[in-house]
Amino acid sequence: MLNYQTPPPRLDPVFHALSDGARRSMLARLCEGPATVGELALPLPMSLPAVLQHLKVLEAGGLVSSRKEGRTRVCTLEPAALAAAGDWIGQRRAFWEGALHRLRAHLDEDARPAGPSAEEI
Amino acid sequence: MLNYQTPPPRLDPVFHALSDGARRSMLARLCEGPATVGELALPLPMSLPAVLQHLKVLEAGGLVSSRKEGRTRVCTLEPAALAAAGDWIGQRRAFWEGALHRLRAHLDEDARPAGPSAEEI
DNA sequence: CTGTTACTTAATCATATGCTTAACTATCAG
DNA sequence: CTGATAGTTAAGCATATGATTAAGTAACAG
Repeated sequence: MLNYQTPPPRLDPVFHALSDGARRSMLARLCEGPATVGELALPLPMSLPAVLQHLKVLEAGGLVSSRKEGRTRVCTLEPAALAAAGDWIGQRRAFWEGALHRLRAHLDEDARPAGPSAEEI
Repeated sequence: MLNYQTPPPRLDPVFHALSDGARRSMLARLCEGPATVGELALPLPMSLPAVLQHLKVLEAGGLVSSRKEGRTRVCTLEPAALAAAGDWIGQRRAFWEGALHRLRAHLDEDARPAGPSAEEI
């Protein structure tokens, strides 16, 4: 029986959450361990409500979970979503590395007009 | 006003480009080799101008480059940007896996108030 | 009970995104 | 030249994003 403890992560909201430097910096902080909202907000040059909105984006992407503890909210990294994003990129990377061979073979039988292509990899 | 020179490769536009399924599908297609705009648009349920806009987002992220050939535009994958995004995720992943050990050790003694040892970063 | 701390919600605003249709340009075939 | 092909630009529009300030709520401290 194949049951998912967590739903399969949609990549759109994961990559969207990663597309902002403030959110990536929050994630980097959470890699060191759980943190409260205030601790996440401390190094960021924006208001607390703005940080809350970023946190919601991170939670929507499944990258972070949080729970209330007294009057503070403790946020924790959820590695599965980050892993899913990394896996997608890793699969494409493997694929284009394979494609490099096909491209090289293709260039061998085709008079290339101008411009370098595969040498900088 | 401080004038920052170009920081390292900018991840915001890379992850932003990856945050849309249509764009990821274009990238997946380009992993198989170069393609024209029309070929990229063929499987996508949207108009050609919409595909052009997605292509611009991919180029802004440095994930794709393109050149005009006759009346067609040929698009090519630029693996460096994809690698930069994958590397960022990979580094966080390694860091988080290291943090797991620290968390486990932390839970074992449980009486530690605070204090991230800066030595292991 | 009162006040401070730590969020939380609401309202607002400017800009960005993602799509459309219509019109335009530049090859290439005949 | 004529017309088809492949792309490009422009304009418009609905929604999303990222930020703000102001006001509200829920612990805890005294």
